[in-house]
Amino acid sequence: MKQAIGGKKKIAAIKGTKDILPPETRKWQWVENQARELFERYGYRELRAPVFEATELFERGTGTSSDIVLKEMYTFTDKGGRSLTLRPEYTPSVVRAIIEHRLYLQPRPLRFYYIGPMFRYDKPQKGRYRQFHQIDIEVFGEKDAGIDAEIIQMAQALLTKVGVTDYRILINSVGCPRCRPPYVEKLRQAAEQVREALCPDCQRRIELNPLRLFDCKVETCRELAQEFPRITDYLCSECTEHFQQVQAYLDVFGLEYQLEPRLVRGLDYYTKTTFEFVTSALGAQDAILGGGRYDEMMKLFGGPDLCGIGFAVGLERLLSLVTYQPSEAPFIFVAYLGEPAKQAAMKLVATLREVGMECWLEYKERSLRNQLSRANKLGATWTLIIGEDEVKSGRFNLKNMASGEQQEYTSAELLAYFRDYLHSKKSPS
RNA sequence: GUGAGCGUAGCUCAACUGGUUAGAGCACUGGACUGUGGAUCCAGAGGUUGGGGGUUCGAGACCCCUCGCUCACCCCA
Repeated sequence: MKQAIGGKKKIAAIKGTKDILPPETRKWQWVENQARELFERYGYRELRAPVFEATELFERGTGTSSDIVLKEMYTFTDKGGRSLTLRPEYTPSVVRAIIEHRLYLQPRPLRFYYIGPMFRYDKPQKGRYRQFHQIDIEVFGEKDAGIDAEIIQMAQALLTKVGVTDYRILINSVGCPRCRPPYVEKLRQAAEQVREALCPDCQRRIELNPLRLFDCKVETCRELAQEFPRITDYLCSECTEHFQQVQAYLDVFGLEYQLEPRLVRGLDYYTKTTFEFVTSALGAQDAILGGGRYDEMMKLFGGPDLCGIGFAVGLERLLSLVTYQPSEAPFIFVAYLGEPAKQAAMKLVATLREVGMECWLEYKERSLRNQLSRANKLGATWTLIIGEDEVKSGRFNLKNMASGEQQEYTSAELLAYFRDYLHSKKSPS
């Protein structure tokens, strides 16, 4: 009724989603390629899972007490009456795929990576979107602390590769099903003692998630939290030993890191090692990369007793720290005059493209001056000029737009020239 | 979900304290200029001032609602 009167309704991208436009897409492609190249070197292979899954997968995997499942999932019913959810994170999908395809029968450890969109119904702000992108890596079947250190080292190598230096590495251990529950109870009791002095948020945390008590920003809470028991003092011997080994191996790599007992992370399934890379350049959403170990998840889904560890990089957050802007490939603008020249141009352009050159040909009739002006504006590296004379003689003028120099070539010579050019670009020296 | 700030052309911004037909720069298109680009000049196109309602003789401006954006809380990548 309302919109019928006004006519056109504006259709815009959904809240919290974004179009990624050229030339910004170049930067995305570049970072994604850097990641793929790096991960492959560590033996990781891409595993692509669907963007939506049965809702139950995340309820069981991510955990029903996590905020993600509690209030951030894009859940809908399809026409067959199934409850489906756009994935809010990737790990449960990988676990599902491993079990479904019996991938655990392959030689271990299994190493996978994936780059793609995730969905969370959150209120958007800087560095936080409803559709966002993650680079995700997972390792299954390696319980040695060496792998914990290795993936942190790999994460650091990725940041270095894309030129990001402003970050700190935080690590912690959240224990296992044996030692964490008793600790949480201790923590709860300690907090209960000073309940009245804590802020309302923290008072709620005592019941909801005591581990988050350490995360409060209120000064008095922070001071009180100093006196609370720390998980690292309550880890069982296995977890303690693992945590110490992780640190020792990180030292082997020469990595600098901070122990951060407050680092609990929001997913229910973490065990032992958790870590985060944080930056000071992003405002409130300062985590660019986060991960940890989840040794119980595979069992939870009825799979084998196979431990897991992994991390996710927030691409939007990472990209906002990447300053490198890849340059566009050099290309040829083809200018022609008259119908016979147009046809010769179309034919020549097809062959040049086959050789591997980027060529632009426009079909609107313009003067040569006008075409050169456009070539200049569009940033052409060369302009190839084809007029009546050139069609007759079979020799074309190739103009270098930077120097203004111009030289004649036959079409065979042109192809040879650009073949050489492409070859020399691929293997410089 | 809670709170704050902001919405004028594709972009960056004007428009006095509420007063005529909402302007400029950049960008875009065309022309001067039909065989040689970058400059200059001229012209054109582009807006329901996010949307709806109200106050007023009169609203881009004031009030209410709504939508969107931004930032923060919460949480996380």
